[in-house]
Amino acid sequence: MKDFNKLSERQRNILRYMEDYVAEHGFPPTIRQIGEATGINSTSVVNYNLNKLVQAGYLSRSSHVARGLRLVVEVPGGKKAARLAVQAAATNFQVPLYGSIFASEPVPVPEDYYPEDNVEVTPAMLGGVDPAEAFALRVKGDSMIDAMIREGDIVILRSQTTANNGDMVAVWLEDRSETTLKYFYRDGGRIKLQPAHPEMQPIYVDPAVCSIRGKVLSIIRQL
Amino acid sequence: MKDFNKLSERQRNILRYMEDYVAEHGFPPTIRQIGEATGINSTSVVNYNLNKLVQAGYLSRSSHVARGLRLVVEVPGGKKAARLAVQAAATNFQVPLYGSIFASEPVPVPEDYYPEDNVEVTPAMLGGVDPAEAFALRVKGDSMIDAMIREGDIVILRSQTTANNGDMVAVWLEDRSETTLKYFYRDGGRIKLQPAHPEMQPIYVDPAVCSIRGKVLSIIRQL
DNA sequence: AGTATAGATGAACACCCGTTCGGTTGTCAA
DNA sequence: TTGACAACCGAACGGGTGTTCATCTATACT
Repeated sequence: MKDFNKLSERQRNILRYMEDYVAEHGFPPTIRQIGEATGINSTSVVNYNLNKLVQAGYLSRSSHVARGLRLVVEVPGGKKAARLAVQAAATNFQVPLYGSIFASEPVPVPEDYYPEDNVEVTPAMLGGVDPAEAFALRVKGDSMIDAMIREGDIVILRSQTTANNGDMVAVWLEDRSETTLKYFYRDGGRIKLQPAHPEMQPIYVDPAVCSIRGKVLSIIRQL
Repeated sequence: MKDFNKLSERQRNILRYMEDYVAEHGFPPTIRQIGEATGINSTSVVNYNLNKLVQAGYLSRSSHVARGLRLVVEVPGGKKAARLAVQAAATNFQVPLYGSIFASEPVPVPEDYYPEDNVEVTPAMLGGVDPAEAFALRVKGDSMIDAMIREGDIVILRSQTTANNGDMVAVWLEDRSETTLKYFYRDGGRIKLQPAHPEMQPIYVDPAVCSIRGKVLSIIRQL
């Protein structure tokens, strides 16, 4: 259960403005419009608070997209309900399943394959990421054990070729001809890939042979 | 009444794409996205046709505004109706979260505690179990590593005191004062508890000191 | 034939807009 | 005091995005 009162005054104002703006215009406002309407002078602060709201489950965002905002819950005190956006986001999403992920083969990515099935996920499992950017893979073999992932698990990813420190990423290591899921860190000129298992050692690779295929959003294991 | 057939093929495609895109993303597409989706190579042609559609009363535009488009009528053959029907059928369940599961403490079970939160799950994650019998626990500490479960994972369980061979169960071992998640097998007069990690050894316990608290239905890990 | 008009093309332009980064302030705990 | 952290600011960067323009083709009309 979301608690609207846990948010800061600014964040509540942002949500109300979002709802009003969408109701009036049919599309979301820009960061600068939000800042102007809520008395925030810097676009980075608006951005900062928007990310907080995503984290709290009130919004979802599409990165690098103009007006790439969606409300995912109804906002108390808003003038009208933005019906379409709320309905599209308040229920489950169907995420395309592009096949299986092996240690010994590259990751199937949406650009190269057709989906073979759909996986149903809740909005929380996408962490605010645009559903259109997400895809799913089934894990084959026990080679991902160091990532605490088992045969049969479903991995939900966001398709991307770069990553931030601390992200869990699916990478293809060209020199080893190996796909792996590990935590990503930049370490000087190299890349450190840290297994999720706390007792296992990280590996260090050259960025040139480490191609990122996606960021892991969540993992589902059904027994 | 507008006559949909008076429009050109391209213009009808634009309207259908508009509706699908808005339904999926919650905000309108850009001119270039429309062009790519409808096989128009030049942004100016999209612009041209959009103005035609405005003139015909199908759209309204906000000039010099990114994604400044709105549909003003419903489009025959759009996906909107189908999408809503699918979403309505695929409802989520709210499963109560009864707290955290430690290795060193008994499992919180619905009879003894009040839920502190709800977890949203898809029907598939309950595996056909009555939602009223399901509950959720948050994993604390890395003591469940032998079950391939990490700190922060959410475990969905069905409350029950017996189990079948092959079920993953949450058990309280009285003699060890320990809670654990393992695969359950009857082995003669004893109970065999097999860790999920394939390289770890099973333990054998006396049924008298092994109290089953629930059967694991699924596990969610959000990163 | 000559001409007007609708539709289309590709390129260029200029502003819009999300993102990032270095730095500041205030609060709270050690 | 010191350090860590959340919140905030201002500025700059670079790609996104609507707009405009010169040009071309095809059709219909005079």
